[in-house]
Amino acid sequence: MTISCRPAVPLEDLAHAGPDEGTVAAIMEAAGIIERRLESVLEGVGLSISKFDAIEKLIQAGEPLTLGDLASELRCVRSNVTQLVDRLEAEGLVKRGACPNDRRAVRAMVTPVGVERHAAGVTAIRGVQAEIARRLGAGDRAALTKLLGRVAD
Amino acid sequence: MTISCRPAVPLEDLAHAGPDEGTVAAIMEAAGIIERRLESVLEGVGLSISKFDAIEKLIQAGEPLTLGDLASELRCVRSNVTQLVDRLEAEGLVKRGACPNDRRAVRAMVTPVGVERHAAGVTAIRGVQAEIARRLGAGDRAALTKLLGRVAD
DNA sequence: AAAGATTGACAGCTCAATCTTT
DNA sequence: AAAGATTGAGCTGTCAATCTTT
Repeated sequence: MTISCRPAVPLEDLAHAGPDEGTVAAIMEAAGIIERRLESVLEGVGLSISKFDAIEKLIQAGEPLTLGDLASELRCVRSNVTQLVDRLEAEGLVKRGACPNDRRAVRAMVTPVGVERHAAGVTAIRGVQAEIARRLGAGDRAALTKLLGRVAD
Repeated sequence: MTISCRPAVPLEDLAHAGPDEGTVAAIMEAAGIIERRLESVLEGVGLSISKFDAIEKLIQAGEPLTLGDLASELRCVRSNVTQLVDRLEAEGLVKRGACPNDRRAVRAMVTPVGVERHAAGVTAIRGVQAEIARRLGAGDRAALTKLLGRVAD
């Protein structure tokens, strides 16, 4: 699991486009549609994508994570995690605790409520994934994934 | 032209994945890579994606646009455009003016500097598009676009 | 009242500066 | 000094008032 990717928007303007534009536009548009869908279903469960991702990483780790380690997992900056955990803690989904080894560090731990919320999020997300999978056939699904792999670094 | 789509992140966690996850993850990841690339080249020209998009819409319109109309074009909320135009105006890329028909409205107009900056942005973006196009063949480019179309609503 | 824009408050991200502990 | 986290300021977005003009 794990989602991530910010919103998205139009880019329907393929007017006077060379042969290239269409592909980039199509990728961004598809990603935007999926992300809005994910935001929508997660909202129904009381989570944002960012919050889900953070809890997901903590659960995957199986133990409390240092805020710095969590930032690494989320591929974002430490100060971002500080604020994200502020909001998660205010909502009772995560709890800050001291780090036994290093007194500079702070560890984030998922609460039982957080675990529950996460489970609901997983169900919601699987629904979206299944919906996308249904729209593509099983074969096209594989073909699409393969093609997209060539875009990556 | 016109870009748009927010950042993106990992989602490499396809562990214990059903057959579905991979596709959604691949789409989001590809979009993330492209967006970071676009942000990077636009930064080299003194623009953000949001700023480029706004100027792009104004230039496409061929005449000053009401902030409300610009919001519609950008598919965002009016208050967002108010602030975006604040920053664009502070940078001298856009200028606010009165609307002749309706004294409630404010029209945004691109300045000569804004036009220049936009042109540099277009060149930068075409470079990214060409790079992506090169990585895919001409045939795969078409195939990918077609497959992505099935994800859309 | 309803449509223009703006403002204020907040989520989510970044970077630069700071503060504590190593 | 360097690694932990936090804070402050700015960008980009949203929503809920507010204020002016229609």
